[in-house]
Amino acid sequence: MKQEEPTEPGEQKRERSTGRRLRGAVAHYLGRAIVSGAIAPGERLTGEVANAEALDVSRSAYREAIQVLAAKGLVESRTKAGTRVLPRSRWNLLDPDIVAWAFSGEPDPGFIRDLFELRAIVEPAAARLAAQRRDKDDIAALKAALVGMRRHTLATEAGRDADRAFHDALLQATRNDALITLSASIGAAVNWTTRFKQRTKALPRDPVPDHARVSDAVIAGDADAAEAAMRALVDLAFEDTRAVLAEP
Amino acid sequence: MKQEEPTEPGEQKRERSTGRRLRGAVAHYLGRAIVSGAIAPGERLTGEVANAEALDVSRSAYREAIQVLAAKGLVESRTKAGTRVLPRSRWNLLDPDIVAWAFSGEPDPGFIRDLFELRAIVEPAAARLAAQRRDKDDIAALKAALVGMRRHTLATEAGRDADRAFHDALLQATRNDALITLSASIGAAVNWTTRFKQRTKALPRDPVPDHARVSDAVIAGDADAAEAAMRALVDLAFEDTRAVLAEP
DNA sequence: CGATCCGAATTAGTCCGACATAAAATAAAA
DNA sequence: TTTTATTTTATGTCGGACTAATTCGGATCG
Repeated sequence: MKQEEPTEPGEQKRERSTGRRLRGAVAHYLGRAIVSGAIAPGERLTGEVANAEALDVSRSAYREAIQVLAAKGLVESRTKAGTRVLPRSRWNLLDPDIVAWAFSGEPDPGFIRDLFELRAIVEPAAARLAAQRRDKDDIAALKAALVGMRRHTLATEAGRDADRAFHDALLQATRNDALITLSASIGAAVNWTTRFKQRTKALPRDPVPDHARVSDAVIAGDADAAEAAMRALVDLAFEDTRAVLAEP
Repeated sequence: MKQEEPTEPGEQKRERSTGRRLRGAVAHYLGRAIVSGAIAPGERLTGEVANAEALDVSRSAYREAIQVLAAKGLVESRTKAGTRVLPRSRWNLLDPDIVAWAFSGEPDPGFIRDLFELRAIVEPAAARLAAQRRDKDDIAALKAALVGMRRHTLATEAGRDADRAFHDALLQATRNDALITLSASIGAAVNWTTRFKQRTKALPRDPVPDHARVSDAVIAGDADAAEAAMRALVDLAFEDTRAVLAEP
């Protein structure tokens, strides 16, 4: 980012350079624009030189940002043809960054539905595997997370951390890295929707009993019960979210 | 790529530049090295300048390749600290490229197991959804794919295309983009293992009847039957693959 | 009149070399 | 020994030149 006239030394001009490196900020910016639909699939984004100048970054930084988007399947560049947004079917919709970008603005209800549907498929199965494979450490982690959830509510950051810890512990117990990666992406999205729910009104339901049922079944090694309990939990969460989203 | 002494005009020096752009080749090379474990997580790879020179590419191209890897969660760069390989838990294991890299060498049996386990969870559920939501076009696509599978065998490229088309059609009928993306990644891996099976010995089983059962149930709109049929199909495929892998 | 071939224009791809920035390592001070 | 400057070093950013690959349009030929 090139410096403006040095009016005030150390002023607030660094709009999007907070934290992220420069190219990360550009990738974030363009990624949001694409995922949100502001730049439609098939559309061609303006040439490197022009766009880099418009964003006030060097061509190198701009290009590196484009590589990031290309790596996630959002765009494709070809010499002379330019860089165009790929059809949605080629996006890595489960990439954590893409999910984050999708939820950073007005999340698409259809996408939320898809993710919860996927969650409703995956998490109960994960609970089943966890019940079959958990060891002493997993049990301890589950219990600790549950204690944390009892102490705080989902309205606090600590409470959400405990919720995350619970699901992480459960996933860890499945011993399936692919499953862990997948659920991590979905979980990130779910946390976003949780925050939405908070924003609208107080949570109507106490999540602890549901989680306790899952935990008990996993600890007991009862695969069927674990799957059923998790299915109930996910269904309720989906119900809550659907209600909040359909509200306004 | 910098030119050597101009000994022979147009010689064969372009070892890895076939097809892929230069940075793509570098990303492919480094990605394989990381996924295969040749560069272990936590390890720090040599500095940009040195490594770029070693690979005989400019620093820009090398950096763009690194951005691709970083976008997939394989590495993380920090000033002064260098670029280090992230722990496996942070990799986007379901990224199509990562899956491809993982299967381009000696695939890790544990990873194959994880993927098939995930497939066994997702695909039957997908078949269920497809049975509930398919329309006329979906049915036509399924039938066409099945015809293709009957005509050719999985030993031919056309046969594998038909198999892909079948699964694609089924996924399309689920109307769930997240599910489609996920299965596409898994499917790519599965196709790799299929090729492995071919290499070892002739396929012991005719896949058409299994697929036909799934297709019939989906067309009939029988969700339970579709799920069961797909579960049987996936289990058999897993069985075959496991047998082949345990063989040598 | 239509298909084909060829060349010019355009856009991404690559290279280079310099400087900025930030963080780790080290030296200096308390 | 702890804290605080200082140096060092690797990534980050910049800008500008040049290359390579296509697309597009026009000329040529059947």
